[in-house]
Amino acid sequence: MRRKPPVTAPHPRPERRAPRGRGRRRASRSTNAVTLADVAKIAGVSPITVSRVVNRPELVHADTVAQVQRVIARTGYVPNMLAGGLASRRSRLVAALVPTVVNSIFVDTIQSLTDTLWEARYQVVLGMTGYASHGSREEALVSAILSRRPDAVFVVGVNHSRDSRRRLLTAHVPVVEVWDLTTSPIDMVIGFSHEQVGAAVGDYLVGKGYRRIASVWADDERALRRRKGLLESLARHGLGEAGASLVPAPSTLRGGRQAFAALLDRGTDADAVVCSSDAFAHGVLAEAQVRGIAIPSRLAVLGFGDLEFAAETVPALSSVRIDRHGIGRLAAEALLARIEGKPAGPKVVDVGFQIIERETT
Amino acid sequence: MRRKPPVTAPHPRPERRAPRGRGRRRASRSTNAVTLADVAKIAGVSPITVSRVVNRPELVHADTVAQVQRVIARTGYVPNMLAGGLASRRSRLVAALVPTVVNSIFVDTIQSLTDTLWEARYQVVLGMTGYASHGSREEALVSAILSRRPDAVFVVGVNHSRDSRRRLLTAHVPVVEVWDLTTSPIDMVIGFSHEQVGAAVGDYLVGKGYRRIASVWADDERALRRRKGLLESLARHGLGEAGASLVPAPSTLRGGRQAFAALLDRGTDADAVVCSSDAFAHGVLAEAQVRGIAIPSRLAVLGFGDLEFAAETVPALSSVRIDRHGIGRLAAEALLARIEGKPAGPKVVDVGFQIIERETT
DNA sequence: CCACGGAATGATAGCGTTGTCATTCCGCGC
DNA sequence: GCGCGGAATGACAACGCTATCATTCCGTGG
Repeated sequence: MRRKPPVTAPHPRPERRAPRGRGRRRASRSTNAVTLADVAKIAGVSPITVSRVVNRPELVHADTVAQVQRVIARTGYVPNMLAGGLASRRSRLVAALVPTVVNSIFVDTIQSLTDTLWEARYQVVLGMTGYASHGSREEALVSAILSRRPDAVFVVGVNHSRDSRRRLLTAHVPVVEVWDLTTSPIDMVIGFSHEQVGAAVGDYLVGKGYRRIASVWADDERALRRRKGLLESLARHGLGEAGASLVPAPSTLRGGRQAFAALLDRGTDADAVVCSSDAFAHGVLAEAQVRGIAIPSRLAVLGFGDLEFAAETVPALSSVRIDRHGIGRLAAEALLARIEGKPAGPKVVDVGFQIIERETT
Repeated sequence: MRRKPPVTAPHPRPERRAPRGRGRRRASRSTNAVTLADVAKIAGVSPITVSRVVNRPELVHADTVAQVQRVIARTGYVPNMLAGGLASRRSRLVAALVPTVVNSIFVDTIQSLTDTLWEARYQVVLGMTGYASHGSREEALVSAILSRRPDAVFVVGVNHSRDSRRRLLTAHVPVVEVWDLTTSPIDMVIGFSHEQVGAAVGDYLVGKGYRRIASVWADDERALRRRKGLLESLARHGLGEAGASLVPAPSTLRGGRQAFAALLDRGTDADAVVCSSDAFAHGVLAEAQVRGIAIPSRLAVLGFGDLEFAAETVPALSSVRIDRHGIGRLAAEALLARIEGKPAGPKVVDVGFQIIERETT
């Protein structure tokens, strides 16, 4: 049972604190780190002036700037952004939530995001949510990351738990969802339609004369939507899927190779294999090579992502190109604009995609 | 004459104005976010009790905990770690500095680091320094990251600029350098000897009967030290390098393929190619396949890193295995121990390496 | 000469949390 | 009955910085 809180006579708060002279009973919590106040004292200016020299030097007289910077260099002062962020309500931190960075199609996007934000003096905290199929820790991560008070949030995908979505909404922070599209973004979305990719791939392969189309997919939600688009396209052409093999995300060469082997061992008669990633497709090429399956004459292979290596496999892999760097840059720019309170751009940006035909189709 | 009438509202104003009564001349800086004090008021306890419920619930009566947590859930309170970190001098942040995450051998290490730290309620801020050859921004990053007051720093490599090293030293923060060895770490080092790897690779290939050994290397400092070890080994066996091709980091399949093509076009007579990464080796395999060079009968290929795909290439790639996950986990554990002030473990940990023989050698 | 305005700088009061005692309550042993 | 110790809770003052005025100092035009 709950104890009664002791009622102590609250003494009225003094209007003004007595001169700070010495703490009566508290040990100082101070550390040995150089603070802005130290710099100010040495330079013979007020703390606020040092703050201005660091953050907005154009407001301070050039001589003062030089003088203060000399002291900063000499003392090795490093600003404390925890304190600065607390006071200014600007953490200069952007949170990025991605499923994974291992073997990942997202790293280029993150790289561009980071680079663009770095120019604007922002840093990125990366959160890896894991794939939903493995028990996503997205909710816990969203909480953890919001407690850092990021000035903006970047998140892969548009399907978040009710709770995550609510938290992001109530945080009153610019949010950009990427690598997908939706008509009802939390805030902004920059991506492309996975269904359209699937459909375009289906139309493309059927157009090239392939009729028995199998697939190798990761059990990732976006990948499965591409497959859905593919199946619908095939259906429109009066075709069905000539076998499929599902692999746990993330995508690896090994996974693709094993999945394709399984497909073959089940006796598939496919004349084309569509993969949910270039890594899978690369695995298919490897297994085909081992088994002496001629590509593309006996079997066409199509990847997704158009990663750097796609052009250099043997034979060169056809794939679906996504502007991965563009997504990162656009996301950074959109977030920065929102942070600065600039007029809002479009809520939804479709960056599209492009089928790159090489030697495997 | 810079008289400018405000055409647009210059600043977004506070959402709500607290009826704080005695505001003599200052506008309130309050926001609409729920604070610990709000929770305390609603729950009828003191702020410090709420703090304890969040951070050390074992100190608080179970009923009080339940009561406060109910209020937290209802109000959607999210702790402000900027404030918490400022007050407690614990940011619960670990900085990780890596050259890159693109096509990178480091991602598994980072993944393990992040996972292990996550368990202990720490988060990782990632800084990408770029490779030295591209004009490393390590110094700027070190400053930027230290201003976040991380509780620990993880950094790839042991050769830092004088300035970076000094800053890290004076920050009085646990530091672990990884992926390399040195006898004079900033604080701790967990890695392996690149020279030894090179030497072991040389001995291994010579032992297998190869005599004309060429190489494909990234112009990364650690890679070049492996090469140095290789050359020394060859010299001990009375051999020289049968050609080399240097490629800009980071390692990609394309880079390896082109480098090997260049080597061939220069008319190399190598019977083995040592690569500074599996990605390069994969590229060599691709080019060899195109040119009909039988592997390993006419040419042996050896990678480095033993990435996931190495076992699945055709033919399966021989490589040098590094315990990438182990380095990340060990680093996290060492840093956590140091943060908690536990007795210091060894300053230098050599995780070693292992040559994995597959089909290409 | 003087009000006026802009440039430069400063004083004050927080920002939201936690470290450091301090206090209250209660059970227990003598 | 009383002192003691531990459990539970609280008051207060930082932590290091910046937002928000306020002030000082000049040069200028009327």
